[in-house]
Amino acid sequence: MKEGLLIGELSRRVNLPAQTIRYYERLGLLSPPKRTASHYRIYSAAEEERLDFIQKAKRFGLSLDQIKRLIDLRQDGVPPCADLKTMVKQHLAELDQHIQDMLSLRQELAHRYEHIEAALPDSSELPDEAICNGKICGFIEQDIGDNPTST
Amino acid sequence: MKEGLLIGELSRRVNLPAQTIRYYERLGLLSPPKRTASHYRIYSAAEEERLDFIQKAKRFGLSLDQIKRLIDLRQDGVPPCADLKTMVKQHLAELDQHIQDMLSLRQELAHRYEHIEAALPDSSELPDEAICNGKICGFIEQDIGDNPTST
DNA sequence: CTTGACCTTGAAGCCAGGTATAAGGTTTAA
DNA sequence: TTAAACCTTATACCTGGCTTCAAGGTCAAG
Repeated sequence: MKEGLLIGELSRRVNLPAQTIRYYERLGLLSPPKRTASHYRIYSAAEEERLDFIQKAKRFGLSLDQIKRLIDLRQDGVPPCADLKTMVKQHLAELDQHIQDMLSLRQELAHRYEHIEAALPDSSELPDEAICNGKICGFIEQDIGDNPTST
Repeated sequence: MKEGLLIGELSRRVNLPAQTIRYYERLGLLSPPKRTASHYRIYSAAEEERLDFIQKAKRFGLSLDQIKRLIDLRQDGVPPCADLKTMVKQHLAELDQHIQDMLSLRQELAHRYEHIEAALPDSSELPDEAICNGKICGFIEQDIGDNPTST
């Protein structure tokens, strides 16, 4: 009797829905597994490790596509560590950029919020027309001078 | 002769593709405009202002759905400033959470990057099997103790 | 022999905010 | 009169990473 896991059992072990495992297989992240006579997928420890690898790689912020590239390299006998390094470095740079963008958006939004807060301290109180100024909402229509997002 | 813009002209003025303007109309962000005898949309200054409003509201980080809510309120005669205040406050909180998440991800990723950098200073140099350790990539498989993402 | 828990496939749906394509009607200038 | 440059509609497609659905085959227990 072959020792091997059916997809449901593997699913429980790696804590991923069986559908997701099949999806990864379709994407080429897992090789097509052996099958029983009735076409059930049979998995071994190797596939479990592979799925652990994928989950850990996701924690690096890598996309499934990037992860596939690492796996494919390894499949070809090339240790993918150097590529991983490049990917992580690039991802780090993107992350930094992203964080900068969010910080400056936050800055602007906080500024705008203070502006609203100053004119309308009590949320339950409706603003008068002087504030709304006949527009949909004066707070949005009126520009607050400093606009760092010039792009 | 009616003074009014065709969609292409409006598109140029507000710097949005005509498709997007129609899309916004479908979403209910713009009321169905008047039409020429040949069913061309005719716009007036009001619609141009509305589109400006939408673009500015997007700069507050509001979703099209939220923007629609503001517009609908206003349509019903309710000044939406108080709701805007609530939305902005909520958005600010989400943004802060998001930034925190990114910062801790960045932290972890930078840590992992240093780890790779230490073992593999030169990207062009392939790691030996001691580092790869028979796995796809040792850097990913091996856990680095501090894992702040416990969720 | 039937019920229920497993497994199979392929296709469609979801999120948001659009973008693109197809197939056609209108207007205007040369 | 015909070609360019507009406009119309409906429908499908895009991103990423799944999730859900439909319709059916397999297997062990009772």
